[in-house]
Formats: sequence, C-alpha cells, structure tokens
Amino acid sequence: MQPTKHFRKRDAILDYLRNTKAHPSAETIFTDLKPVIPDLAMGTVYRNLTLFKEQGLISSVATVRGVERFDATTDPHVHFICNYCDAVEDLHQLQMPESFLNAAQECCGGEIDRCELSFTGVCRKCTNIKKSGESA
Amino acid sequence: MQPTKHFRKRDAILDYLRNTKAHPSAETIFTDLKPVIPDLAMGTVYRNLTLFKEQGLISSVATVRGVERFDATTDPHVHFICNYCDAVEDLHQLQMPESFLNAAQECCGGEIDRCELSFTGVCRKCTNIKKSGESA
DNA sequence: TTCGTTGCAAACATTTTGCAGTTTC
DNA sequence: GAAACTGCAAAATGTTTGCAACGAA
Repeated sequence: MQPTKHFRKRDAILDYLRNTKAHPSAETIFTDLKPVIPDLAMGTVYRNLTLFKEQGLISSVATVRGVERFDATTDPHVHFICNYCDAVEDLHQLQMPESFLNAAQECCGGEIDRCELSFTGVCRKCTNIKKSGESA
Repeated sequence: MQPTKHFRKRDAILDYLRNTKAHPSAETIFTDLKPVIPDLAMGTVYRNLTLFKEQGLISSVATVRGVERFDATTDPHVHFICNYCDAVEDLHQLQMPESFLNAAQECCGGEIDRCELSFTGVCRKCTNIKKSGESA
C-alpha cells in the first residue's frame, strides 16, 4: 500500500533530517519547515525528535551553546564544531582506530554502546573571515 | 601577599572542582557547597563557572540530559558517560593517537583548539545492578 | 469508531541577568 | 572610596506535556 498522500509532519521532519548535513537544532528544523508546513508546531518537532531518538533513527550529536543538535546519519563518525558560527560538520574521512575502541571497552569496565568524538575550533570559513578582519 | 582569610565563594567553587573527579553540574556544586557556605547562591555558581570557562581554568566536558558537566582537569582526556546513573568518569589510560589528531587537523581545514571524546554506555556498577536485577 | 498524531498553551528545568548590598583592597 | 563579588528574584531560554481537536484506517 502506498503511503498516504496526505502530508504527515513526522515524515517531513525525518525527511528533512535525512536530507541535510547541517546537524540542525529543533528550532532550525522548525524554522525551515514552517514555510512549507504553516501549521507546524514546535511541540510536534520536539515530540518526533524524541521518538526518533528512541527508535534509533537519529541521534543527538552535540549540544552547542545549550542547544541540542541532531543527525540522521547512524553510522558513527567524527564531528567538527565551529566556535564562531556554531556549525557542526562531519569529518567523514576520519575513522577511529579499531584498537582504540577495543582499549576503551577494556578500560571502562562497563558496556559501551556509543562513542561521540568532536573537535572544536574555528572552521575554514570563519578562519578566513577572521583573517580578513585582522588585516583590514 | 597572602590570600585573604575571608572566605571567597569563587575560590571555594574552584577548589571544589579541583578536588573532585565526578564532573559535577552547577546544581551538584551548589548542593555540595551549600552546607559549608550557607549563603551561597546558584547565581554565584553559574557566574563563576562561566568566568572559569572563559579563563580556561575549567572546561565543559559534556551535557548529560540537558545538564552541563564541568571538569577542572585541563589536559585532554577521554570520558565515559553512564546512561543509567549519569556518571561521567575519566578514562585516563586512553590516549588519542597523535596521528589521529594530525589527520583531524588536516581534514577539517580550520583550526582545532579542543577535542572531546566520550563513550556512552552502562558503567561497571550499573551493569552489575542490572545483572542482579535480571537474575533475581 | 478507534487509535495515533498534532496545535496550542501552560508547565518545567536550566541558565542568565539587573540591581542593590557587601567585601576586598 | 572604587572596583569586584554576591544574594535575590525575575527573566530568558530550551524542552516537555496535558488536553482537546483532528486525521487515518
């Protein structure tokens, strides 16, 4: 059976997350979807985000200035967080060494189910802006 | 010149942080210090934590269930966060490979100033509790 | 009709802040 | 006395939730 034609907010939210690399906050999701779905409510965004997390469809990858950021990419990867523009980028190329993960499991003594690695700094774009500001 | 004898809240808060491995929240700091400093206010705790962060004396190591957790240990190290009891533990023994850090710097294109690695799971203590609960 | 989904607004929890009083030097 | 620090309470921020209305099957 075909999914209903009628627009379901839940699907829209998940689609949005699956089609972005920006690691958006609930607020960003809301703001971006609102023009498309005028009667969308923040409560719905939060409720569905909570649901998706429970279902393992998305994960919370960071909290930047007190705001939770989400990612629909399920395989573990490394993030870079910019202190200036608050962007959260993927560092796909980086792979955590297997031996390192094993060592972690070994020494924590408990059960590890997730691993979150974030580098913080100034992204390329903001570095350039800073530089041109200084030289001016 | 000797530091004043008079009790300064700021010092007490920093001392507290330097003498714990628990990665406490603002609330925990407040609750633990309150009996010792009865007229301590939450505002003071928050204000000083913000200050310490700016000065680089402490850092925010994680946000667990929406609550920020602090650490006065400045050298970068790995953390383990328990999903059951919300404990944040150090994994001192683990050292991130130098080559890995270099690769990160390389591929992010910007400037890295910090790196935060956290494993999430169930700590030894809570694993035991779960086990004894199941077998009972 | 039944159950899941949602809008709305109120409630909540955490953190920040303005102001006036206090402490430090 | 000037400047820094703090208590208090109010405000701001981000998130959750109760309830009634709505939608899908």
